[in-house]
Amino acid sequence: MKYERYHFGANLVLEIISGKWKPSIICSLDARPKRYNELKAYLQRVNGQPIAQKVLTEQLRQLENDLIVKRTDYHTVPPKVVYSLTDDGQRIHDFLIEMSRVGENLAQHLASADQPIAFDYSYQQMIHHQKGELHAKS
Amino acid sequence: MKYERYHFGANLVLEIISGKWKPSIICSLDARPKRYNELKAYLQRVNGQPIAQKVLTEQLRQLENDLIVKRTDYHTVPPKVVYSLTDDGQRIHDFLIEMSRVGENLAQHLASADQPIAFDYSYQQMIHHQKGELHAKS
DNA sequence: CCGAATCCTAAGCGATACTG
DNA sequence: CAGTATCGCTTAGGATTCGG
Repeated sequence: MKYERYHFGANLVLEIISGKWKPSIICSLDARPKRYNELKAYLQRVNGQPIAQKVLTEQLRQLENDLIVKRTDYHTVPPKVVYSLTDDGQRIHDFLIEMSRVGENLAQHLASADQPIAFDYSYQQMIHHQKGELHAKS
Repeated sequence: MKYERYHFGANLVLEIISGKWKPSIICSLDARPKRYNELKAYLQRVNGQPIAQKVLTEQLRQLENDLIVKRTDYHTVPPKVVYSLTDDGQRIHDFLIEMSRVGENLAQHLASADQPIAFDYSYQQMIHHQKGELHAKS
């Protein structure tokens, strides 16, 4: 990516986190680092929709270039690659939690004028789970 | 727009503000409400790039549906239409300021590993100008 | 196990022309 | 002045196939 000039800092943040799966990726790596296929399966579970391998790789590469995600390749056979959050990635994650709080407030108004809006994970849950992995619904 | 289910509240916020000009529109209407062509000219000035009429109308309609922007039509000839922020729009604007602070911090790291990144308006300026319109660079 | 390469579709954005 | 209507380009995302 080529960074040059922005009207606001907000535009830089948006450029970095805009991508269908990026917010979910960042939040998935918060609890603990994950291997590639582990992350892929996790994303599918929490979002109820499969992510194409090409897309996951693309978005991980971009997040890596933007210093949000760190890629660790163990160079073994068979391969083992682990993805984790950088310090900036952790800050973006914290910001996404705050963003979720704003979103849930907006949803109340939008829902009253339209239809109920459901969130799988509230920002309260996100805060609560910051130090512990979510349990899979077995 | 059809709201249904989201993984996080963050995804709702992103859906609402994602659009090339939406963040700029929201920030432009903060200082004071603006008429259509006034807003159009303002956006072109601060972003150094013209916005297509079709696109501006589209994004304004969407922001109106999402309860971010209020459209006031005076039904006169010639027409006079004024756009302003709703309460939720104001909250989103405040959030964009916070987002700019985060972005400017990220930029320091990205710039050191890449190239310098310039912001036309810092979040400090945004705060300072919340109660007063920006001066045009004459 | 973790990808790369290719092809395809839908949507965002923009240019242009026209209108009450 | 504040829009609509139409068309074309570009890009993000996804399905599929192949490789170290």
